[in-house]
Amino acid sequence: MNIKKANCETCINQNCLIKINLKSVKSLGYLESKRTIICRKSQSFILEGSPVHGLFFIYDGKAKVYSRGIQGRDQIIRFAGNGDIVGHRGLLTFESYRISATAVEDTILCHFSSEVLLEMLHSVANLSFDLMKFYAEELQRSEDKVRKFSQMDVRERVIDALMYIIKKFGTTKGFINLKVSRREIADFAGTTEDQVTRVLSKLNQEKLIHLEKKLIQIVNMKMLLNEPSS
DNA sequence: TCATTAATCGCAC
DNA sequence: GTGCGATTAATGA
Repeated sequence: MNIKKANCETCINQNCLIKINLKSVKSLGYLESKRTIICRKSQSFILEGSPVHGLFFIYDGKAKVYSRGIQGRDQIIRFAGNGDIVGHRGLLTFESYRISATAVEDTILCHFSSEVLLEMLHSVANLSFDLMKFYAEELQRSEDKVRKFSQMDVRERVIDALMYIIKKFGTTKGFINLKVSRREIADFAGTTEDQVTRVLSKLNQEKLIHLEKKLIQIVNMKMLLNEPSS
């Protein structure tokens, strides 16, 4: 983790909107305005309620985006990995952030101020289009989530949460590439850590997954996929 | 090593 | 099936 400035030229995140539009962004000189921020594990880089100050891209690492709920329960909105955008909701409203974002492992972030980013959107049409597409996808996911919360039971929501994390971060030898706590799964699936513990140990008994320390190994993906009606 | 936090279990409702 | 407290395991300062 000895990178002074995240370099877009050598960046391997092909899904990053800046990387995709690098030619235009670079030729207009916007890369000069990019800042690199290093965020250690469990440090927050966006605080709910603080004024919007720009947009983040994950260069290398993982983060969770969540909002404070009632009784100290958080609602995890999404996880973000390499190339993902964080803080986009605040961009066009210019109010304060409605979410917090915290690194779940040591993370390198690229940051653009709102002013610079809005200028970029005005001058690089493709970037605007890509961002619009991204907003649409997020809205779709958000709508799906509402449906899932009302129609799925706890077990299904926990499995769905695992599937989401796997889709986002993948697996290594079956192990999910994210050290996620029961609490975090609960906050994502809208339940309690007790429930998550119960569901996971049940799945463990049923040999659909394998629990090793804090890591979760998927044993029978086929059976898992058969369950939630997503 | 000690202190704090997370995970699990048992029990009550 | 769900929530709470106690016990145990794991983490990090």
